[in-house]
Amino acid sequence: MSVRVRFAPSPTGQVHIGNIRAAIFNWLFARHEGGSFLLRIEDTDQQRSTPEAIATLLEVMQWLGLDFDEEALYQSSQRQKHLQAAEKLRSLGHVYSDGPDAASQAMVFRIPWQAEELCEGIQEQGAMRMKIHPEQPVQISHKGLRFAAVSKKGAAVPDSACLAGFKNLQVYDSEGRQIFVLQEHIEEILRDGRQFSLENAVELRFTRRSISYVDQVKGEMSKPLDSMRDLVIVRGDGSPVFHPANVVDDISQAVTHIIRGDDHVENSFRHLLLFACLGAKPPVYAHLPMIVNAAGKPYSKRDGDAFVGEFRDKGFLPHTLFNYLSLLGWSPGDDREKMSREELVQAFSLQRCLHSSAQVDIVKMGALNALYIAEMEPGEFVAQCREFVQHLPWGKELDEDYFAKVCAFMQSRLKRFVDVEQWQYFFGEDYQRDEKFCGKQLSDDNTLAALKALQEKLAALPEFSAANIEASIHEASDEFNIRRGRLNQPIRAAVTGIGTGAGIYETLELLGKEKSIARLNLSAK
RNA sequence: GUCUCCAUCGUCUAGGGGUCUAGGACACCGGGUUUUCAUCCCGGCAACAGGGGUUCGAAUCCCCUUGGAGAUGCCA
Repeated sequence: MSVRVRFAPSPTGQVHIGNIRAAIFNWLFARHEGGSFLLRIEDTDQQRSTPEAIATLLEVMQWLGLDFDEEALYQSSQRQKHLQAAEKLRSLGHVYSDGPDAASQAMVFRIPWQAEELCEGIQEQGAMRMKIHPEQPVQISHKGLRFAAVSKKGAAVPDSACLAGFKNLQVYDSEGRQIFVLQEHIEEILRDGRQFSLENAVELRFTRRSISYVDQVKGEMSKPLDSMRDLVIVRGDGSPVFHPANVVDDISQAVTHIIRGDDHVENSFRHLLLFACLGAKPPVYAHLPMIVNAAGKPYSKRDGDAFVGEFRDKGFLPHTLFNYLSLLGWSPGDDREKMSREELVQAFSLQRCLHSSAQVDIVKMGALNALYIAEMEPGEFVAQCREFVQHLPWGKELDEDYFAKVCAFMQSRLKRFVDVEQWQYFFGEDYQRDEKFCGKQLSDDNTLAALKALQEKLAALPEFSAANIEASIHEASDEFNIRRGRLNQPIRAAVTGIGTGAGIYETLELLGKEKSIARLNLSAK
């Protein structure tokens, strides 16, 4: 059977960086395997899932080149299926009702008592003895166990777990007497809803069962059933929750591999049970490590740089983001970093994904971006710069030829398109100056005198060309006993106000005689 | 608290018992590219979290400790 993976975001208006990373890995895997990459829009939250939010999502995917196969599935359209699945589970005896009052009863999926008969990957782990606190009676019913665990300090901490976690349960009291044997009552508990409340219980003895599966990136994963709880699948108001919706849609879309963030591992254990109880073959799971921000913390909305749109607005190229993100938590195994889409597809494998979380380094991403910017077609580069300059006060009306020349000078020096704002000195007198840099460069009297002399030489130039400008600068340097080249940064400070830019001779030529001289004058005073 | 997972330079990573005095990249610091900015090139700084095992031999396997993350919702 061919591979089918899906990207299943909730459209919330912004596309989270962690989500899109998962999308990229799914896409890479699908393309590598020659399978299908499906899109499922989990739009059941009607508050946030606006048409605008969905449009943003689709636009971001297109921007990144994440083309999907088949038609996008809108989860809200599947509601009846989700409910039908819940009813099916009820008819098979896997569901009970629970809730504060008769009017709002939720449907709760009971982790099946006969787990090993229904679901692959259930194993007995041997005998367990669990100390519990006698302060609270142990309550046993078809809804599971309620008891008080004992904290390190000896205090009672209320806990609960699913019934299926306690195969062969025997409860002992403080005198060491066996006061309850689950095997003797399991029928009446499950069938008749009988409940037990046991006082003075201090120990639970049972056979631990665990559920396990082989994760394609993390390897063998396992969780004891006694650490799991039954889960609500339909709310008291009749709406299905995430779990059945997700599983049912994965069955509908015949998804073979689920590649998602680490934060879903616990859900996967539960979902495995749901797949099994619905009679479906479970998919293969792969959990990706999370990506974290520069502070090493998980990305949250308020950190900034949490959304794809922010990277685009800063002037990162789509392929930079694609390439960089694909290298977070994965590597091709050799020294390649700058990789084309084709190379990434070719090299990708889940087995080479890492197990630990990765921190985004915006500086390194900038370096990668610079590489991609440097190899852009000049025309395309100019157009892109034009777009970013458009929003700036000085960027509305520009001489196109002049702008193109500036672009040509600056292409190899640009890391992000937002940085075009630093080109302001080419277009007017109202530019930002790096005072610290300028102060340092323009403090020496001899240097200032040389700049003054340079003005006259430049003014006398018949042709204001880079070559002539260079010659004049050399003359001025020689006259004032300044090593050739040492005058360049002071000139740059006077004329551009910042320490980095294009070649200074070319910059002056482009700026023109009048402006160049005027700026030297201003600073030389 | 409990459960699950994770741990190599500041960061992203290579590394599947010997070829590791641990390689690459970004950042940083020097130097070079007929004396500037950038590119490019060369060089430098810098890591196996700690402790026990297993083994002739451990960054690699096991255990413990510590640290981190996630989960413990009628959120998704």
